[in-house]
Amino acid sequence: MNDSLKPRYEARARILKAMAHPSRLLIIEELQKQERCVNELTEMIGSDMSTVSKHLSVLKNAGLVSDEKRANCIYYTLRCTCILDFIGCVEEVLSANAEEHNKILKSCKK
Amino acid sequence: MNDSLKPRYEARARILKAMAHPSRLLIIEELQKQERCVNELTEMIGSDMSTVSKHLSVLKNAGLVSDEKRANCIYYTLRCTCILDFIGCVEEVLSANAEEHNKILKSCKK
DNA sequence: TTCTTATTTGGCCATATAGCCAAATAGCGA
DNA sequence: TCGCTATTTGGCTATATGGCCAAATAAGAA
Repeated sequence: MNDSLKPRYEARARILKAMAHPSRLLIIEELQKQERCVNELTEMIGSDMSTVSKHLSVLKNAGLVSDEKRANCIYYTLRCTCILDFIGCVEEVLSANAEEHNKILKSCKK
Repeated sequence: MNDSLKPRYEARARILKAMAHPSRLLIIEELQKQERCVNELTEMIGSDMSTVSKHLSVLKNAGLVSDEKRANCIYYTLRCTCILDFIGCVEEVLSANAEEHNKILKSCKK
Protein backbone atom coordinates (compact mmCIF):
# COMPACT_ATOMS: atom_id res chain seq x y z
CA MET A 1 0.00 0.00 0.00
CA ASN A 2 1.13 3.51 -0.93
CA ASP A 3 3.08 5.02 1.96
CA SER A 4 1.14 8.25 1.87
CA LEU A 5 -2.20 6.47 2.07
CA LYS A 6 -1.27 3.99 4.74
CA PRO A 7 -1.45 6.30 7.76
CA ARG A 8 -4.81 7.58 6.56
CA TYR A 9 -6.32 4.12 6.43
CA GLU A 10 -4.72 3.20 9.70
CA ALA A 11 -6.27 6.21 11.38
CA ARG A 12 -9.70 5.38 10.02
CA ALA A 13 -9.33 1.76 11.04
CA ARG A 14 -8.50 2.81 14.59
CA ILE A 15 -11.77 4.73 14.85
CA LEU A 16 -13.79 1.84 13.47
CA LYS A 17 -12.04 -0.62 15.71
CA ALA A 18 -12.88 1.52 18.69
CA MET A 19 -16.56 1.27 17.78
CA ALA A 20 -16.52 -2.39 16.90
CA HIS A 21 -17.76 -3.89 20.13
CA PRO A 22 -21.33 -4.50 21.31
CA SER A 23 -20.87 -2.78 24.65
CA ARG A 24 -19.19 0.19 23.07
CA LEU A 25 -21.99 0.53 20.55
CA LEU A 26 -24.47 0.54 23.38
CA ILE A 27 -22.44 3.22 25.11
CA ILE A 28 -22.33 5.33 21.96
CA GLU A 29 -26.06 5.08 21.44
CA GLU A 30 -26.80 5.86 25.05
CA LEU A 31 -24.45 8.83 25.18
CA GLN A 32 -26.12 10.26 22.13
CA LYS A 33 -29.29 10.56 24.21
CA GLN A 34 -27.64 11.96 27.29
CA GLU A 35 -24.38 12.11 29.15
CA ARG A 36 -23.78 9.29 31.60
CA CYS A 37 -21.33 8.36 34.30
CA VAL A 38 -19.46 5.10 34.53
CA ASN A 39 -21.65 3.38 37.05
CA GLU A 40 -24.83 4.12 35.10
CA LEU A 41 -23.30 2.63 31.98
CA THR A 42 -22.00 -0.30 33.97
CA GLU A 43 -25.50 -1.08 35.12
CA MET A 44 -26.87 -0.98 31.57
CA ILE A 45 -24.13 -3.15 30.18
CA GLY A 46 -24.04 -5.56 33.06
CA SER A 47 -20.37 -6.39 33.14
CA ASP A 48 -17.70 -5.46 35.63
CA MET A 49 -17.11 -1.76 36.12
CA SER A 50 -13.45 -2.21 35.33
CA THR A 51 -14.42 -3.66 31.97
CA VAL A 52 -16.74 -0.75 31.23
CA SER A 53 -14.09 1.70 32.26
CA LYS A 54 -11.72 0.12 29.76
CA HIS A 55 -14.32 0.34 27.03
CA LEU A 56 -14.72 4.00 27.82
CA SER A 57 -11.02 4.59 27.60
CA VAL A 58 -10.97 2.92 24.20
CA LEU A 59 -13.68 5.32 23.03
CA LYS A 60 -11.91 8.24 24.60
CA ASN A 61 -8.56 7.41 23.02
CA ALA A 62 -10.26 7.28 19.66
CA GLY A 63 -11.70 10.72 20.31
CA LEU A 64 -15.27 9.48 20.16
CA VAL A 65 -16.26 10.51 23.66
CA SER A 66 -15.05 13.05 26.15
CA ASP A 67 -15.31 13.04 29.90
CA GLU A 68 -15.88 15.68 32.48
CA LYS A 69 -15.74 15.38 36.22
CA ARG A 70 -18.68 16.98 38.00
CA ALA A 71 -20.02 16.45 41.48
CA ASN A 72 -18.84 12.97 42.39
CA CYS A 73 -19.14 11.42 38.92
CA ILE A 74 -17.22 11.43 35.70
CA TYR A 75 -19.67 12.19 32.94
CA TYR A 76 -19.05 10.86 29.48
CA THR A 77 -20.41 12.55 26.36
CA LEU A 78 -20.49 11.62 22.68
CA ARG A 79 -18.27 13.98 20.73
CA CYS A 80 -19.45 13.28 17.22
CA THR A 81 -23.10 12.58 16.67
CA CYS A 82 -22.68 11.84 12.97
CA ILE A 83 -21.66 8.41 14.18
CA LEU A 84 -25.31 7.69 14.68
CA ASP A 85 -26.03 8.20 10.99
CA PHE A 86 -23.59 5.48 10.30
CA ILE A 87 -25.38 3.03 12.49
CA GLY A 88 -28.27 3.48 10.08
CA CYS A 89 -26.02 2.33 7.28
CA VAL A 90 -24.86 -0.67 9.27
CA GLU A 91 -28.51 -1.55 9.74
CA GLU A 92 -29.00 -1.39 5.98
CA VAL A 93 -26.22 -3.91 5.54
CA LEU A 94 -27.76 -6.11 8.18
CA SER A 95 -31.17 -6.14 6.60
CA ALA A 96 -29.67 -6.74 3.17
CA ASN A 97 -27.90 -9.71 4.70
CA ALA A 98 -31.09 -10.98 6.28
CA GLU A 99 -32.91 -10.72 2.97
CA GLU A 100 -30.12 -12.62 1.24
CA HIS A 101 -30.30 -15.25 3.91
CA ASN A 102 -34.05 -15.62 3.41
CA LYS A 103 -33.63 -15.96 -0.30
CA ILE A 104 -31.20 -18.80 0.27
CA LEU A 105 -33.52 -20.47 2.74
CA LYS A 106 -36.44 -20.26 0.31
CA SER A 107 -34.43 -21.71 -2.53
CA CYS A 108 -33.49 -24.64 -0.27
CA LYS A 109 -37.12 -25.42 0.58
CA LYS A 110 -38.05 -25.81 -3.04
CA MET B 1 -27.16 -5.81 28.80
CA ASN B 2 -30.78 -6.55 27.92
CA ASP B 3 -31.04 -9.94 26.24
CA SER B 4 -33.18 -8.61 23.43
CA LEU B 5 -30.72 -5.84 22.63
CA LYS B 6 -27.58 -7.91 22.83
CA PRO B 7 -27.86 -9.72 19.49
CA ARG B 8 -28.58 -6.44 17.76
CA TYR B 9 -25.43 -4.82 19.08
CA GLU B 10 -23.43 -7.92 18.37
CA ALA B 11 -24.60 -7.91 14.77
CA ARG B 12 -23.66 -4.28 14.35
CA ALA B 13 -20.31 -4.84 15.96
CA ARG B 14 -19.54 -7.66 13.55
CA ILE B 15 -20.07 -5.33 10.60
CA LEU B 16 -17.87 -2.64 12.09
CA LYS B 17 -15.21 -5.13 13.01
CA ALA B 18 -15.16 -6.38 9.46
CA MET B 19 -14.41 -2.84 8.29
CA ALA B 20 -11.89 -2.05 11.00
CA HIS B 21 -8.69 -2.80 9.17
CA PRO B 22 -6.57 -0.53 6.96
CA SER B 23 -6.37 -2.98 4.06
CA ARG B 24 -10.07 -3.68 4.21
CA LEU B 25 -10.87 0.03 4.16
CA LEU B 26 -8.71 0.40 1.09
CA ILE B 27 -10.57 -2.48 -0.51
CA ILE B 28 -13.93 -0.92 0.32
CA GLU B 29 -12.95 2.41 -1.13
CA GLU B 30 -11.52 0.86 -4.25
CA LEU B 31 -14.52 -1.36 -4.85
CA GLN B 32 -16.78 1.63 -4.63
CA LYS B 33 -15.05 2.98 -7.72
CA GLN B 34 -15.06 -0.28 -9.63
CA GLU B 35 -15.13 -4.00 -9.22
CA ARG B 36 -11.76 -5.65 -8.84
CA CYS B 37 -10.31 -9.11 -8.75
CA VAL B 38 -8.07 -10.47 -6.04
CA ASN B 39 -4.78 -10.01 -7.76
CA GLU B 40 -5.48 -6.37 -8.59
CA LEU B 41 -6.31 -5.69 -4.95
CA THR B 42 -3.27 -7.64 -3.86
CA GLU B 43 -1.07 -5.40 -5.93
CA MET B 44 -2.59 -2.24 -4.43
CA ILE B 45 -2.31 -3.49 -0.89
CA GLY B 46 1.10 -5.02 -1.25
CA SER B 47 0.77 -7.99 1.03
CA ASP B 48 0.55 -11.66 0.28
CA MET B 49 -2.35 -12.74 -1.88
CA SER B 50 -3.44 -15.22 0.74
CA THR B 51 -3.72 -12.38 3.23
CA VAL B 52 -5.80 -10.30 0.84
CA SER B 53 -8.01 -13.27 0.11
CA LYS B 54 -8.66 -13.63 3.82
CA HIS B 55 -9.51 -9.94 4.11
CA LEU B 56 -11.99 -10.38 1.27
CA SER B 57 -13.60 -13.32 2.97
CA VAL B 58 -14.01 -11.25 6.12
CA LEU B 59 -15.80 -8.57 4.09
CA LYS B 60 -17.86 -11.16 2.30
CA ASN B 61 -18.94 -12.90 5.50
CA ALA B 62 -20.08 -9.56 6.84
CA GLY B 63 -22.14 -9.06 3.70
CA LEU B 64 -20.19 -5.98 2.68
CA VAL B 65 -18.97 -7.28 -0.64
CA SER B 66 -20.08 -9.91 -3.07
CA ASP B 67 -18.06 -11.86 -5.59
CA GLU B 68 -18.74 -13.12 -9.05
CA LYS B 69 -16.61 -15.36 -11.17
CA ARG B 70 -16.17 -14.15 -14.72
CA ALA B 71 -13.57 -15.12 -17.28
CA ASN B 72 -10.63 -16.25 -15.22
CA CYS B 73 -11.05 -13.83 -12.33
CA ILE B 74 -13.24 -13.53 -9.29
CA TYR B 75 -14.58 -10.02 -9.26
CA TYR B 76 -15.47 -8.40 -5.96
CA THR B 77 -18.07 -5.64 -5.69
CA LEU B 78 -19.18 -3.39 -2.83
CA ARG B 79 -22.71 -4.26 -1.82
CA CYS B 80 -23.61 -1.21 0.20
CA THR B 81 -22.31 2.13 -0.93
CA CYS B 82 -23.71 4.01 2.05
CA ILE B 83 -20.58 2.77 3.80
CA LEU B 84 -18.73 5.50 2.03
CA ASP B 85 -20.83 8.17 3.74
CA PHE B 86 -19.68 6.79 6.98
CA ILE B 87 -16.05 7.19 6.08
CA GLY B 88 -16.85 10.89 5.87
CA CYS B 89 -17.98 10.80 9.45
CA VAL B 90 -14.85 8.98 10.53
CA GLU B 91 -12.88 11.73 8.86
CA GLU B 92 -14.79 14.30 10.90
CA VAL B 93 -13.77 12.54 14.05
CA LEU B 94 -10.19 12.43 12.88
CA SER B 95 -10.04 16.12 12.13
CA ALA B 96 -11.74 16.96 15.41
CA ASN B 97 -9.03 14.89 17.08
CA ALA B 98 -6.31 16.68 15.17
CA GLU B 99 -7.72 20.05 16.17
CA GLU B 100 -7.84 18.98 19.80
CA HIS B 101 -4.28 17.82 19.53
CA ASN B 102 -3.19 21.16 18.12
CA LYS B 103 -4.93 23.01 20.89
CA ILE B 104 -3.01 20.99 23.42
CA LEU B 105 0.26 21.58 21.62
CA LYS B 106 -0.35 25.32 21.51
CA SER B 107 -1.18 25.48 25.18
CA CYS B 108 2.09 23.71 25.93
CA LYS B 109 4.17 26.18 23.95
CA LYS B 110 2.91 29.13 25.97
C1' DT C 1 -6.75 11.98 59.10
C1' DT C 2 -9.76 8.21 58.08
C1' DC C 3 -13.79 6.48 55.68
C1' DT C 4 -16.43 6.23 51.54
C1' DT C 5 -17.62 6.49 46.87
C1' DA C 6 -16.38 6.57 41.98
C1' DT C 7 -13.21 5.24 38.80
C1' DT C 8 -8.92 3.43 36.84
C1' DT C 9 -5.02 0.27 36.57
C1' DG C 10 -2.41 -4.12 36.74
C1' DG C 11 -2.32 -8.97 36.38
C1' DC C 12 -3.79 -12.96 34.50
C1' DC C 13 -6.03 -16.18 31.14
C1' DA C 14 -8.58 -17.43 27.13
C1' DT C 15 -9.62 -16.31 22.66
C1' DA C 16 -9.21 -13.98 18.17
C1' DT C 17 -6.56 -11.85 14.50
C1' DA C 18 -2.96 -10.74 10.94
C1' DG C 19 0.57 -12.22 8.46
C1' DC C 20 3.47 -15.31 5.88
C1' DC C 21 4.55 -19.74 3.63
C1' DA C 22 3.30 -23.85 1.56
C1' DA C 23 -0.13 -26.72 -0.15
C1' DA C 24 -4.80 -27.46 -2.06
C1' DT C 25 -8.45 -26.37 -5.26
C1' DA C 26 -10.91 -24.75 -9.48
C1' DG C 27 -11.41 -23.93 -14.20
C1' DC C 28 -9.41 -23.23 -18.67
C1' DG C 29 -6.58 -24.11 -22.84
C1' DA C 30 -3.21 -27.12 -25.24
C1' DT D 1 -4.89 -35.64 -19.77
C1' DC D 2 -1.39 -32.07 -18.17
C1' DG D 3 -0.10 -27.72 -16.99
C1' DC D 4 -1.21 -22.87 -16.16
C1' DT D 5 -3.49 -19.15 -13.74
C1' DA D 6 -6.33 -17.39 -10.06
C1' DT D 7 -7.77 -18.03 -5.67
C1' DT D 8 -8.52 -20.23 -1.16
C1' DT D 9 -7.18 -23.00 2.80
C1' DG D 10 -4.24 -24.90 6.53
C1' DG D 11 -0.61 -24.33 9.66
C1' DC D 12 2.13 -21.69 12.29
C1' DT D 13 3.62 -17.65 15.26
C1' DA D 14 3.23 -13.21 17.22
C1' DT D 15 0.33 -9.90 18.94
C1' DA D 16 -3.97 -7.77 20.62
C1' DT D 17 -8.34 -7.97 23.03
C1' DG D 18 -12.02 -8.80 26.51
C1' DG D 19 -13.16 -10.23 30.79
C1' DC D 20 -12.79 -10.77 35.69
C1' DC D 21 -10.54 -10.00 40.20
C1' DA D 22 -7.88 -7.43 43.23
C1' DA D 23 -5.42 -3.41 44.19
C1' DA D 24 -4.52 1.56 43.44
C1' DT D 25 -6.02 6.28 42.99
C1' DA D 26 -8.78 10.52 43.63
C1' DA D 27 -11.71 13.55 45.91
C1' DG D 28 -15.12 14.67 49.17
C1' DA D 29 -17.34 13.97 53.90
C1' DA D 30 -17.04 12.91 58.71
